[in-house]
Order: sequence, then structure tokens, then C-alpha cells
Amino acid sequence: MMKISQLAAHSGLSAHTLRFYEKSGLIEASQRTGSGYRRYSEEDIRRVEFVKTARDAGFSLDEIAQLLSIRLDRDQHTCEDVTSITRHKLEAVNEKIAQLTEIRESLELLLESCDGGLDSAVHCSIIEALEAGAAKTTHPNEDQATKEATL
Amino acid sequence: MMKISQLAAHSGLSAHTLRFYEKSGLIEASQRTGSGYRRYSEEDIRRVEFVKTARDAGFSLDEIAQLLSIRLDRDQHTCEDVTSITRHKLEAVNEKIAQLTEIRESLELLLESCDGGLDSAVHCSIIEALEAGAAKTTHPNEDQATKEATL
DNA sequence: ATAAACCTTAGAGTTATATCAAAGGTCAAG
DNA sequence: CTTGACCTTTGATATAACTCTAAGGTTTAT
Repeated sequence: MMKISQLAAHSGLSAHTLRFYEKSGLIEASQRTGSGYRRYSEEDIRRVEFVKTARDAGFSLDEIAQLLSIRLDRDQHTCEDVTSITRHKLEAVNEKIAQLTEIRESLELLLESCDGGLDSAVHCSIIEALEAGAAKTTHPNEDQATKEATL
Repeated sequence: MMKISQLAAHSGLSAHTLRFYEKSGLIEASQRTGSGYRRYSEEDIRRVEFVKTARDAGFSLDEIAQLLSIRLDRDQHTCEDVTSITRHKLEAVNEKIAQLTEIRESLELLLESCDGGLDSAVHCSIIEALEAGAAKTTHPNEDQATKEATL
């Protein structure tokens, strides 16, 4: 039976974060000492490790909550339930990467245009490019591009 | 001289956002009507366009504030000042992309391991992988990986 | 003249994920 | 028995960039 600081050291999550995850309904300490200290059982610890692993894999706390409820009640769920969450996550990640890649291209274009020298910025081509509205490198998707995939 | 809603339509930023940018010190309406309505001059409008373009290029509002102050006082700054901001941004974007790419790999690995069928998740290999601690695909960089590039 | 559409402000709320602070109770060692 | 490390709770703070609300004043068109 671990105390919270031991579990923190063991899991790589801070005691603060463990309490926060508990408040969020992700984990719990199945026992308390008489004075109210949390005691984590082996099972509790495995759950915390699951959360940590899922977090490292990129899942949000909400998604982890879904995965946990599947884990706790496996025979009422299908593999498809799990892959669905994972696929959606993967799509969101891919979308975010695509956005950032566009931004990277914008920035690289800006940098290419400017020597970066130590002389005055009076004719700095980056400033000029931003004044000329040179943001969108390629995609002219004004449609409903406001998706913004929160990730 | 435009009113705020006209500038909103023109710039693609909402009137709310324009007021928010003003409060943040990025832009202003150089005049007001007797009743207090904002009136934007051509110069004001160019500044708003600059902000919008820079935002679309991926700069944060803080970074845009820096760029604006350079733009307003070009001969007191060098191209290096501008490229420095841009390079740092590019580095942050690259780091974020690298993180997301690792996450993508984790997710793809998880998906590969699971058929995603409609049968019970009792033996779902994704759940099992998360229980086994299969998060980190490659990089074992435990060092100071807590950089977390806010972007 | 009245209704619709527009404008103003200050300030609160949102999202996600923590992180910290305050005020105090508990435990182990010397 | 005291000191220091640890634990508890509630609730505030942080980040970034909005987004919205409330309560009210203005403009324009019919």
C-alpha cells in the first residue's frame, strides 16, 4: 500500500496531479488511513500506470476516462470501441500536424526572404511580407477552415 | 473610416476579437465618434491586417506585439531582430511537430496491434498495450523532456 | 416614432491541464 | 516533545486566445 508521495515517485506524476486526476474521476485510492491519508493498492497503482501510459500516448483526460471505463467493463465493449477512440485521436493529431506544417512553411518562406543582417529593419522583407498579407502559403481554404481541432 | 463591424467583415476577425486585440495593446481605433463608436483609419486598418497576417503565419499575440513595435520603429531595429523571433517560432513549431509525430507513431502502433473487430474487448490489444506501459515508441529521453514547448 | 441593427463598457466564462497557496492535522526520529 | 517531512481540503491561479453577457446608448430605415 503506497502513500501518495510514493506513488508520485513511482509513477512520474506529481502528488498534486494524482489528486487532480482523482478529482477528475480518473483514479482513486481505494483506502484511507484513519487520519485520511490515501493508500493505493496494487490495483490502484495499475490504474494510475494505465492513465500515465495513455497520457503519454497522447490521449486527453476525457479520452482516458473512456478507455478506463472500457477497461473496467471489457466484455460490454468491443475492440471497435477502442479503435474508434484511437482513430479519432490519430485523425486529430494528423490534422494538427498538417496545420503546424503549413505554419512551418509560412515561417520558412519568411526566413528565406530575409538575410537577417544587423542593418536596420527599414526594408526588412519579413515585415514587408506581413504587411503585404503574405501569410497563407498554399491552401486557399477559406471554407470552414475554422475547425481548429483542439486536440 | 470604418466602423468595427465593417472592419470585422473586412479583416476576418470578429468585432469581439478586435476589441480584445485593442485591450491587449495590439491595435487601436485612432478616432471615436461623439457617441464613442470606434472609427478605423486606413493606417489602423493596415495595422489590423498586419496582425491578422502574422496570426495566420502562426505567431502568438505576444510575438505579434514584438513585431508591431519593430514595424513602428524600423530604424531602431535590425533584420536580425525579426529573424530571431521568426527562427524561435520555427523552432517551437518544429518541436511541437516532433512531439505530435511521436504521438502519431504511438497511436499507429496501437492501431496496428488491434483488429478493431466487433467482438468483446476482453482481449483488446490496445487496452493490453496501455496496461503493459507501451507508450513510448522510440525516444527514451527522460532527461529534461519536460520542455513542453507551449507554442 | 419605433423597431432593428449596431455600438459601448466591465467583467465573467471557456478549454485543458495542471500547479500552488493557505491553514491545518499527522507521523517518525532524536 | 519538538522539529521537519508529510498529509488533508478548498479554492485560487496560470496559460492563450478568445467568447460571451448584461445593461444600456445610438443610428438607420420604415
